[in-house]
Amino acid sequence: MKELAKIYDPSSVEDKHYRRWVEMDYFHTERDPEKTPYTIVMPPPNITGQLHMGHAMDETWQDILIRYKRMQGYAALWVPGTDHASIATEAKIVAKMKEEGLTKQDLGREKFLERAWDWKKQYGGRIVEQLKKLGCSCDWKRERFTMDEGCSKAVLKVFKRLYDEGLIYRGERIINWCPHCKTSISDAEVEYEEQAGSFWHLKYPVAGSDEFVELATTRPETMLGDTAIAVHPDDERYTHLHGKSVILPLVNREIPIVCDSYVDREFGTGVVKITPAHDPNDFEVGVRHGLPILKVLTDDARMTEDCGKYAGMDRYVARKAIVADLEAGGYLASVEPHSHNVGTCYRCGTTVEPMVSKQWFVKMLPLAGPAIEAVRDGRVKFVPERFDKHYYNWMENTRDWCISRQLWWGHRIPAYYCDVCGEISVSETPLAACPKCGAPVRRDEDTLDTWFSSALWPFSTLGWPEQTEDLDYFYPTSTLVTGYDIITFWVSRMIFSGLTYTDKAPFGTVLIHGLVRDAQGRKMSKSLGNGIDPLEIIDQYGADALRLTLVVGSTPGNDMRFSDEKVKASRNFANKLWNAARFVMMNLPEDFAPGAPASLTMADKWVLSQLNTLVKSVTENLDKFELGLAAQKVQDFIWGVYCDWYIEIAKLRLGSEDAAEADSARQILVSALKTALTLLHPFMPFITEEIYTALPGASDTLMLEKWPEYDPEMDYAAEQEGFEKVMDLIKAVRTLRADMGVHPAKRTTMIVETADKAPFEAGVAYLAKFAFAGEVTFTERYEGDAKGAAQAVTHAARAFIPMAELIDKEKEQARLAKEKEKCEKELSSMAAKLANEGFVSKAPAHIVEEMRQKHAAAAEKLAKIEQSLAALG
RNA sequence: GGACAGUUAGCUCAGCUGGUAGAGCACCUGCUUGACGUGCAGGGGGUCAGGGGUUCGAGUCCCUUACUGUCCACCA
Repeated sequence: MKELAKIYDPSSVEDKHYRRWVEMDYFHTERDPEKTPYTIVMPPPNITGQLHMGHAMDETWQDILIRYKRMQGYAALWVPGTDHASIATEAKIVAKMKEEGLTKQDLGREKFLERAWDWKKQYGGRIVEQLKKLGCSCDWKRERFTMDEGCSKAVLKVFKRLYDEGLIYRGERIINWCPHCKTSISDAEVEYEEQAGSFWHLKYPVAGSDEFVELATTRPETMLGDTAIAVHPDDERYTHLHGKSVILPLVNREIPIVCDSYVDREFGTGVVKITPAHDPNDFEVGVRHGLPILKVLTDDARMTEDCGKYAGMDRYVARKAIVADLEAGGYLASVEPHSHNVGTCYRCGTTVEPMVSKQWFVKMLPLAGPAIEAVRDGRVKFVPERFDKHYYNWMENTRDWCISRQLWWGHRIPAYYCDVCGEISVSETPLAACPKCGAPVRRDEDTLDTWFSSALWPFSTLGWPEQTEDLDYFYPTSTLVTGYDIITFWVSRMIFSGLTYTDKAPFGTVLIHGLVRDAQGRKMSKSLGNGIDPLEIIDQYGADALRLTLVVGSTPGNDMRFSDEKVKASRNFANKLWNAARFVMMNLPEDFAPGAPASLTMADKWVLSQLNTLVKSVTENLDKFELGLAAQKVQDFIWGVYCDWYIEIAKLRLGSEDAAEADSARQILVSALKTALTLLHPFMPFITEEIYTALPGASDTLMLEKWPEYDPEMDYAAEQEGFEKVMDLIKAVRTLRADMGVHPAKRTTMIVETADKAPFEAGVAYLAKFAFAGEVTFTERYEGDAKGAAQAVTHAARAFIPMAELIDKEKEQARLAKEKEKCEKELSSMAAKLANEGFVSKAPAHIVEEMRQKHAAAAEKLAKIEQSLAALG
């Protein structure tokens, strides 16, 4: 027989099993065409070279579901991804190359991509190793990279199709430009932060008069790009200016005064300078009024060549210079402090500059409609439900999606320009010549937004656009598990992509978990330095402990605080389980053969009933995605029922001289442990695997063991009730002894007064062991001297413990009086309920019946206490 | 400005469709009880943020107020 090490050492247990699982290739599950497969979509973690706590959360929740479904016999697939192209990734690759003294420009595009690939494979591979360490059962033989050939094919096909249908277009729009990363970023990638700034009130002279118009700005340097000023058409203060123009100070350009209802009359002076090239709203105004677009900022946020003396100045330097010049020229009316929201790049924190630029866009309106519909009609369900509002809100207000990025690391846009005839061609295969005029073409330099390819993940990883077997069998997928922070970036885009390209919603359920925060409730972030490395936690406490921590006490959609203490508690539980298992195995003979127990005692039936109920409720919880509750219940059973009570009770029979008795105890110890381990396995895969496979008669792996099912035959209501009566009495006696300061080892005689002797007689050995009873006798009516006996009272029985020398009469009276008060309180509230006409007539029958029973039990207990008090005199 | 959460024991949080409040940690008292001190037994501690409503009955449903947080939008 195998043995468990004396000391539970998570790292050696976990190391052993993750290596074994990899070798054994368990994750190519059988496909049963009759059975619906269960597929989980896994978010592609970024290349960071290491797993962070957010991933650990994602992956743990996903893995729990995958393992659970596999055990239920589903073919469950989980395709891991390792990275996608992103600004962050490219920045990391560039930084990495910088260590070698290289820049991407030195290398050139092709060499750069080669390097990046090598690096990515190396680190992507490392992520997979780390996931395994966490116990994730992903099908790592299927590692896919979004940038690989298969996915590229999907991206090209999608781009081509959207372009042909007119859903992708190239155009001038205001985009968010990060002068540091030198790329456009999408609206979703901009983070706004409150910054203290100034409000400069400027005076523009009206052409052909000596009047001035006052307006305010937070970005005075953009005034060089003003091509109009605007007032509200109904603003009577400015009616006389309609059709006139102003002279732009410093540059002396005459620009029109236009009327546009976009202007808020209440705000500032009611006059707005219009800079179409550098403000989204101004751009719109410009389009409406046919204004010229004048760019005054370069890609690295310096003033352009057109800016005369300011050309080449950094935007902030220019701001100072321009303000100074305006003041000198008498165009500055006043300056007031003003705090406003400034957009910053989510990656580098640089203030982004809205800039007009030629970019590729996806028209969202035609795509959003069906995607909203899919959630409305329930084809896609969010868990918890409230997140659908978040989704609708975004989907309904979304603007066209800027998909081009000025990066190298990504899917290059398959658009080709002919400089001769001006034709733009989009092609899935490389194009050398213009299909229209035959002249050489050049390919667009830009790459696609990372989410463009990530949005195809659910089907591109299964082989789409080829009609593969995988795609046929596993698509659409069942569940997506992710944090709420990514609903807009990824979830919504997967939904409309799935609907558009495959005509199917890519998944049925979106399970949203919260974010992991630090012990103070702050978001884990690099700049704060409060990020906790999951691998360090694993080293310290084990992957099982970390996994359990990430589910227990958390509820879908709500954030959780991460602290060492919690992981420690989980580790303690693992240790407890380990030792319990060790105890069981220590007590098995060499030739132990699992089988049916010869006989079942009251306690056996009690524990089997409990376990049976547990199976039912844990299954229900998991089906409803209540992972935290499920895990909590299994943990409670193992610790509170199996260890604290059942093992202790089994010890009595293990020592029995009757071989059949001892064997029965062993059988139940082993079988109950096996079931409990099975239920716990999705949450703590390593320790359960180690223990399970060490048990006699166990199969090769617990991972593919059948998930237990509720069995009505195993419901032993009567024995359960009987045993609970005994437990109650034991607890009452323990409390009594503790209160009276009796040394735990001291045995006492005990007289049990009860109307229902059977369970107490059956459990007399338990009374002896756990209530430290010496000689136990039963009676229906205690006739002895109550004054010399301490009394433990439950609704079913009274235990008299004659300990004349220990009894302090007053103390005993006080104790009983206190108990009486408590009991009376309970009783009266229950009595009030039962006396309530409304309750009795309107509440469901079983609730009323329950209440009656509880009331009767409390009444019995109270009567007993009163007797005891009376006897004490 | 809009939306959504949260407010339950000293701390961190559970509490499913309404049926007399739970866990872990911390605290107090005992215990070297032959698996486990990463443990065992016992204990104290909560008007479930305030107010109102629906109901026989509300931590749970509705309204409202306050505070905290998150997301979205954004006026130069």
